[in-house]
Amino acid sequence: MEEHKKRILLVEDDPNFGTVLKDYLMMNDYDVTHAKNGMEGFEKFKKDDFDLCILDVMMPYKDGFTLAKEIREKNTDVPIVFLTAKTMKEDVLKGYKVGADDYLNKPFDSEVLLMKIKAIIQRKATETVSDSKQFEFKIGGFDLNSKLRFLSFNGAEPVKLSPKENELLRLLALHENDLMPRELALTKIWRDDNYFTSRSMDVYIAKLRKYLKLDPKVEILNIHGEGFRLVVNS
Amino acid sequence: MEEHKKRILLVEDDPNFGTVLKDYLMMNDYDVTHAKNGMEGFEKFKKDDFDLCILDVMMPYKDGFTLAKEIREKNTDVPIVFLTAKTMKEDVLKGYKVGADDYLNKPFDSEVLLMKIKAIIQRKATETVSDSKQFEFKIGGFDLNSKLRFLSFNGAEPVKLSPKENELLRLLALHENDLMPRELALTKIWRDDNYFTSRSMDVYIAKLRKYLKLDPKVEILNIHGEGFRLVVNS
DNA sequence: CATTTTTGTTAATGTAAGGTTAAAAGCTAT
DNA sequence: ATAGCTTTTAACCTTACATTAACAAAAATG
Repeated sequence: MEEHKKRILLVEDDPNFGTVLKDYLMMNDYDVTHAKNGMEGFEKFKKDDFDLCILDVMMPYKDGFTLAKEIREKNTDVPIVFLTAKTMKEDVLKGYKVGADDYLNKPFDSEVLLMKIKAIIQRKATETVSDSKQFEFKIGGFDLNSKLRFLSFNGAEPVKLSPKENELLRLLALHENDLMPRELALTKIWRDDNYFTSRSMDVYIAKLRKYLKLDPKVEILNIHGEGFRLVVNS
Repeated sequence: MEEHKKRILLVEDDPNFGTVLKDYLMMNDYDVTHAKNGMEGFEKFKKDDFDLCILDVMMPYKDGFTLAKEIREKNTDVPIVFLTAKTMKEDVLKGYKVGADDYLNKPFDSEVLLMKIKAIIQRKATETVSDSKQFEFKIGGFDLNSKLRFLSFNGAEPVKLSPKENELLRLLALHENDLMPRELALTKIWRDDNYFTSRSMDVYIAKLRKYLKLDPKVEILNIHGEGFRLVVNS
């Protein structure tokens, strides 16, 4: 699991403070883009993918909250941290309404800032794993939503999957292009491994193949005596 | 605004891990009650008011999910966070069914834990204080005011909903386009989960569908064996 | 090549879950 | 107590699902 440098968008109008903060963050191994006002910040945001946005609240022309709202319209996930003057408690509530992840009071301890940044990025990483992404798979032209149990092809009207269809396809997708052993599906889905459950599984493989026929690039291959392989041809 | 220390119920059977976690939380200014198993956890829960419950999923005798259900029958609001082993992905769905607020994978970054706790308690606080959002919903052409139990279509004369109709529709709206698990409605609204309450719920689904028929874009879909989904088609 | 084993596929069956309506039972305020 | 509601229970029907059976085809075995 190699990681790219985390990208931070810093929007701060005070040139002294902004530059110092940028340098400090870069010294700590972040890839920082510094925008000098809300307008510029939004432009830069649209051009790139960031792991975190740090927005000063008080800025001329476009304040941090307004900017945050615009950012949220484009991206509901990216963590946003506000920089705010001490004791501006009204700001805190307002910030949470536009989906702030945290607050930093100016002036702040630079160590604290680093800790928080690390924590926020980390949190987002674990959240996204445990949240929806878990249940959504792309299989060639198909989208499988295994929480809602539906399968759609190229955005068309989705087909509903039965629980077993769903779990089996999900398991195949988790092993895409790789062997998904019969035994695995039987123990995980059927919780029993005998002649009948095995035949039942074959029936479900047939059902899945029927659904997947819409995309000629996608197929379920059998590996005799071993299991199945969901392949997506390019 | 004087605040009391936030109270956390921690239910964790591993004495080492539990003690460490408890101490860590206490160092961070939470008032922590540590229960060593599900039974004890439920006893302590009944005795006190907590701001947050942290439940280990894997425990002997009574697992975290069972405990969560019991807790939900007493209290529909208290935030619940599950502790789960990293690779137990199946658990995630199960947890959401009983109304989990979040997940933490063991082992986890203690900073992350603190952030999440803070965020969850904060979220709950702002929700309960000010937000009209959780009582007013737009559902296609409908407006639901779940405080007044009014449902109106395109600004027309509103229909008065019964308490159960109202709560059920509200719960569906909170999960708009997403799965609203049967179990969640039963534990949150009926506070019991058996054959009859389940049938009762189906009756209410039928009633709601009748109301919602006015707008062909709005429908309640069933996900067999899982729950319902309020969808608004565009 | 003949035979056995595994897999592909379709259809039939039985069961469980959900849809719907109506009657019975509970409430609540008068 | 009773009128007017809400909620539960019951009944009956439809749909969804999983399993099993049956037979065909493919792959392995010897």
